[in-house]
Amino acid sequence: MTAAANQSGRRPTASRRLERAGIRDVAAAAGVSITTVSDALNGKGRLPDETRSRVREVAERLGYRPSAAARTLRTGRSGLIGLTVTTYGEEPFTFTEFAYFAEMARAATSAALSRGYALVVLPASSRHDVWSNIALDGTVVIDPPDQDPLVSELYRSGVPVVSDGKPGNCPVTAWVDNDHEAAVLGILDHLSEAGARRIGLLTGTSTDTYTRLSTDAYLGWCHRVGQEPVYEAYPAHDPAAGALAADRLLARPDRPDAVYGLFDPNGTDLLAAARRYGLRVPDDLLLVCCSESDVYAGTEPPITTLSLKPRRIGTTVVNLLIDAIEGVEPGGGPDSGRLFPPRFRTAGTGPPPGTLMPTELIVRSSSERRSPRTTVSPPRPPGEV
Amino acid sequence: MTAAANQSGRRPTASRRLERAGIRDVAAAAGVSITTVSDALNGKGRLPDETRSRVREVAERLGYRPSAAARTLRTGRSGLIGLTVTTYGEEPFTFTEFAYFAEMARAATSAALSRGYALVVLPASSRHDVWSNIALDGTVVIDPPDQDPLVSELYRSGVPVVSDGKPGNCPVTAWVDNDHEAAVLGILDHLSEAGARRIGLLTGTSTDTYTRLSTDAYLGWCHRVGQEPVYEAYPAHDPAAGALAADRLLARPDRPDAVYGLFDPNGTDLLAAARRYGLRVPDDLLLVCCSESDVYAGTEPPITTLSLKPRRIGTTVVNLLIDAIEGVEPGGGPDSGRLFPPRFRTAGTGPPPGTLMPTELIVRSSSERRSPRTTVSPPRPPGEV
DNA sequence: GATTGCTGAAGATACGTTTCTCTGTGTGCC
DNA sequence: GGCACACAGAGAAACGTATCTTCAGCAATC
Repeated sequence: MTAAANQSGRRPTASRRLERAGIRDVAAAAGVSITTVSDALNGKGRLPDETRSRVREVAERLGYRPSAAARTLRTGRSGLIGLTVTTYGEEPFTFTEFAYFAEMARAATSAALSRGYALVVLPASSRHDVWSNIALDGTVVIDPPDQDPLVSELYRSGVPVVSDGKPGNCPVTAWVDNDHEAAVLGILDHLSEAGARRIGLLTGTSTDTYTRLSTDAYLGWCHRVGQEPVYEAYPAHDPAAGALAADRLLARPDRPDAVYGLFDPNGTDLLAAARRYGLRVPDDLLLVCCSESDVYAGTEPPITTLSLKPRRIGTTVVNLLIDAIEGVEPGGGPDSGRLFPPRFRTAGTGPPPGTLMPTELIVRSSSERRSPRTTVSPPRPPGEV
Repeated sequence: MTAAANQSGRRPTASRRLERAGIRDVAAAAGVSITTVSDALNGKGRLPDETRSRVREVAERLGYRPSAAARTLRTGRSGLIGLTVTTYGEEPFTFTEFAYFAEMARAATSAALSRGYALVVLPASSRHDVWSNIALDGTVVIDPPDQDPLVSELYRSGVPVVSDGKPGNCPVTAWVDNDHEAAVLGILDHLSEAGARRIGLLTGTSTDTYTRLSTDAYLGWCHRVGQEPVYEAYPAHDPAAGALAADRLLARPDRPDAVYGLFDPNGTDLLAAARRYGLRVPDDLLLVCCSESDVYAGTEPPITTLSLKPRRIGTTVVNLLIDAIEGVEPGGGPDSGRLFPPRFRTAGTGPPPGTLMPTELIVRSSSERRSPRTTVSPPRPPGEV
């Protein structure tokens, strides 16, 4: 054994045949020190270009890949971001939120990757055995319930947390949400303009922010315009309950002539209920529901939907989170770009910064009354798309 | 400074105020060694229950969370599984595969979590900077192209790789795929039974296994039953091209009276094209397409779809991968449960084990002709209603 | 001629675990 | 009384990197 082979301090075992090349092997092959290899590959230190490129060439030749685990241990950065959503059942995300979540997750994944991070999908169950097994630089939480112990612990242990959905009592680094109040008011106005006289609401029994804000906006609007509220609430995670609630709503003696459903499957359920009661849509009943699914472009009739623009939300949430991780003050103020260590931010300096994002109403025939039915639009000529 | 405080060998700095509690702190607080703490918390070693529970209680009190990075570095296991799919654009997964991918990823995530692993979604781009920054125990690859350099490198470096879709020339640990040949033959038979005389195919130009197997099955069937093949191929990643190809197919002089479309949006496109040419579905044209979307339950008429059962695939793929990671021989043979080190498996002992999974044909009105046809409607020229 | 400053790079330490090896004890057995 | 043996636990060596500190050499300055 040569002195050079031993200078690394590595145990001189002969069983290293199949192992991956480490930084030590690169150093030995290039005739430099470990420090120099690390500096050369990471673009740090003061090295002449010649040394740098030589080391890089040797590393390439040996097929050297730095150990992510070792780097994470040393630097405290894993490049991993958690994405979690409250689960009602055994699935990592709920069926009713599926389209929203899928789109949002897709955008979040893209946004993270483009900044060099990767996304890990995790269950919101507070089982530590899976969470604590993963080194996360930060976490995105979708719709955290009030006083979520998981979020609290993450935040307390210094991991930045950004939530999709305004958090109730959770301390978070930042949050992003739709302007649900404006969205509901916009829909109610839209329905009124289409001729609705009594607008009903299909809402949920849970106390999450989305349900609460939307319902409150509806009640406030009713109060202002002097309409008696007409709504049915059901546990949103139960699809069967949704169909029943839709039926109940249309079976009421004070049956509404327009309905907004807060959850994705409401449109289909309301349509089916309307059919049962012989109500024509939109002639007898105007319909809008909140959904990201394109199913409603193909129903008979097509149903107006409110899109929460999950892609925009996902992108924004991830970028806010990475800003916090990297210690960049996002605001874009005068000292934008200034670095500050996130985990040393003093707690309790007021509420966390929140961002409200607009929604989009996709108007289809279910909410457009052919008002004065003067003409029936003629069948379209073929070839027109 | 007491001797006890220094016995851990830790530098006796006073700046440890805000740091997380480490295993050393637990050991000191419990009055035992680091070894004992590790053993107590991991259920290893030989410790009396009293010691074990005392250590656990102290750890709990200090809010101790083991460092995932350190554990990964030491054990070589991260508990992380990569999930990747070929990207055609900037998105981590393609639009045409969206529903399939979303369902598959959801099932894969569930399956992984239930076995204590978490899933990381990664792009198939061979950019090392993101892949090599993450310690992966294994990877699921969806539809690897022939001789994918990414897959090759992963496999070479000892990371188990299981592919969704039979791999072309990639060395993989195992693979799972649908029985595409059986699926296509089943559809062709189904259409024949519904009265189809000339069945067309809407297929893709790419050379991936799915497209190739399906097309070959179609061609073989045509050859057997003596029908002249009628098909149009287009680049599957381009939605606009799909609509054009659907149009081309129905504009042919030898227009088919039934069509199977290999890709998700084909159903909608074919329906639109049929409408343009004044073809009634299913009376003049029988329609089936491969899709996971429930849109086709609501179209007019509802369209028969072939489901690849992505959930089943996702679950199977992940379980196979974790079996390989943990060194469990899956087959359930006589020595099932026997351990073998996966990365020492000799290469070249024949093709990797593959699993074929059945598909499901969801029959809707678009492929059910209401009555035995007595008259044959003559082909109409385009534009005529 | 001594001090300073810069360059290029090596040495050593720490990150926080897991695990292999080893050491004292009491205890049963011949 | 001596031996082996199971028990409870301690010590210390990795795992592979990043980085802080040091150091030799050399040129320029005072």
